[in-house]
Amino acid sequence: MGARLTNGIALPGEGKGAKSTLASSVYQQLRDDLLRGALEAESKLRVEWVVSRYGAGASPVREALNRLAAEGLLGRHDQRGFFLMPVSATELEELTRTRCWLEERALRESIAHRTAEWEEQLVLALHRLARAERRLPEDPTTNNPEWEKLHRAFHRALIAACGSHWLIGFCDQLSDQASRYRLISQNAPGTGRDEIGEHRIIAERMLDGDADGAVEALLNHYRLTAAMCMERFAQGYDPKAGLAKARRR
Amino acid sequence: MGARLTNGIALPGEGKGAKSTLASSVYQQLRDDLLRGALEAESKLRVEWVVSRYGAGASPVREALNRLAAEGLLGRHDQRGFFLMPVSATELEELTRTRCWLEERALRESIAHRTAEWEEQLVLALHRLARAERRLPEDPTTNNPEWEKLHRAFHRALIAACGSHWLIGFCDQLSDQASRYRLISQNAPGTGRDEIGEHRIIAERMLDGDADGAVEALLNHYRLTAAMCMERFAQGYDPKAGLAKARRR
DNA sequence: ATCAAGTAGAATCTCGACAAAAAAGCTGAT
DNA sequence: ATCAGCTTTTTTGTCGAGATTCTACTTGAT
Repeated sequence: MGARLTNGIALPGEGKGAKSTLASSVYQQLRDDLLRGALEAESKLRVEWVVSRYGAGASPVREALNRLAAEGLLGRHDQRGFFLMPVSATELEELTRTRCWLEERALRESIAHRTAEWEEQLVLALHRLARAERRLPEDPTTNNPEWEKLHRAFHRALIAACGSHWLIGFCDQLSDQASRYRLISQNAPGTGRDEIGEHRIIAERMLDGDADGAVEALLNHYRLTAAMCMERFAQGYDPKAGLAKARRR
Repeated sequence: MGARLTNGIALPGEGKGAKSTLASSVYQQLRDDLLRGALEAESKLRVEWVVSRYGAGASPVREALNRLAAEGLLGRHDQRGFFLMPVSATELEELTRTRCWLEERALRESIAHRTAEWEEQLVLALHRLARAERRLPEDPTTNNPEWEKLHRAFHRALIAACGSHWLIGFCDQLSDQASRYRLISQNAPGTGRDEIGEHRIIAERMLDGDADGAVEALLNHYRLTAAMCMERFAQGYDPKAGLAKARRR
C-alpha cells in the first residue's frame, strides 16, 4: 500500500505552506464524505474499512475518527468502535429548533455590530452563491459540491459579525448536521422553490439593518428546508436500505 | 458511567477504575486536570510528558488529546503538537457574553417546558450544593473538587428541561471554559459574596415560573463571577510567568 | 554585533505487529 | 426449534520502533 501522499502539488485552496498530517487529511476527506451523505449506508464504521479507503494507517485514522466523534458527526462506544450517528425525525426537529435559537441571536448581534467590511463580504458571498449551479450540470439529480460550499459560506457570512467565535462555531456545527440531513434526503429538485430569492431577501434585510425582517426570513428559510427534508425522509428514507448492500461480500 | 466491568485484574493501586479503554481514561483524567487548572504553567503539551504522567502509550494519549482539541480545551497545529489554549481578558469577555446568550434561551425554554420531575431534580441539586463545602476543609485556599462537581450539576439542572441536547452540550462546553478561568484566577475567598444565596434565588424564581426574574438573577451571577475573575486575573495573572519558569534549565 | 546557513537534537507522526475484547459460528442438551 | 456454553473469527485498542518534521544551537560571513 504505497502512501499516495498529496503533498508537493499545492492545492489552490492551501496557500499556506502548512504541511498537513495524514490524520488531518483523513479527517478532512471523511468529514466531506459524511456531509455529502456519501456513506450513510452503513451504520457501523470499521476502522479497517476507513484505512483501506483513504490509504492511511490505523493510528491517523483513529485520530481522525476521534475528532469527528467529539464534533458529534460520529458516535463512539468504548471497545465497540465508531458508528455513524443515526438520523431521525425527532432529532431533525430538535436540531432545527436549536439552530433557529442560535442563529436568531447571532443574526441580531451581527446586524448590531456590522461594519462596511462585513457588508462587502456578505454581498460577495451572495453574488458567488447566485452564480453557482445548484445541481451538477452533467447530472441534475446530484447536488453540486461547489454550491454547497458557497451556501455554507453565505450563511456563515450572515453571522460573521456577531462578535463571538464560540457562537459561530456552534452555528457551524449545527449547519453541518443540517446539511447532513439535507443531503441524505436528497432535496428534491424543482419543487417550485426560489432558493436564491430567499437568500437574497435575507441579505437585503440584513444590509438594510432590518433585524426583525431578516430573522423572520432566515427562520422561515430554515423551517421550510427542514419541512421538506422531513417529508421526504419520513416517507422515502429507509435506514436499512444500505445494510442490504453491505451484506454483499 | 455505571459500566460495571468484569475486569479480573483489579489493580487497586491505580485507584481509578480503568475499566473501558486507556484512551478514555486518559481523556477523563486530563480533562479533570485541565478544568482544575492544575497544569496551566506550561503552554505546550508534549505527548511524551502526558505519556509519562498518566501511564499510557502514545496512541491512546494522542486519541485523548485529539478529543480534547476538538472540544476546544486544547489547541493543535499540524506537525507542531498540542498546546493549552491561551487565556486572555478579551476571550473571557467574549466567553461570558456568549454564555449569557445561550443560557438565557435555555433557561426560558426550560421554564416553559418544566415538569414535576425536573423541579424535583432542581431542588435536589440545590440542596446538595448548599450542603457541600466551598473550599477544602484542610486547606481553605484551594477549591473543593466535590463542590465544583455539584456546582456544575446545579447549573445543568437549571437548563435540563430546555428540550435540546445540542443546547445543553454547548452550555456545558462554555461552562467548562468558564470554570477553567475561574480556577486559574483562584477565585478569592470571602469577598463578601453570598454564593449559595445567589443560587437559591435563581432556583426559586425558576420554580415560581418567573422567567424574567430567573434570567436576570442568572446573568448577574455569571457577570459577577466574570468580573471578579477579570479583576484578579488582569492584575495578578501573568501569562509569561510559566514561560519564565520553563526557561530555567 | 547581526544575520544567514547548516548541523545536532528533540518532538511529532506513522507504521506494522500484538493483545484484548466483542461478534459470529458451532455443538449438544432440554 | 431454542438456548446455554464453548470455539473460532473478526474487530478494536495498544505498544514499541522508525521515518519525517520542527527547534535550538553552532558556525561563519557581512
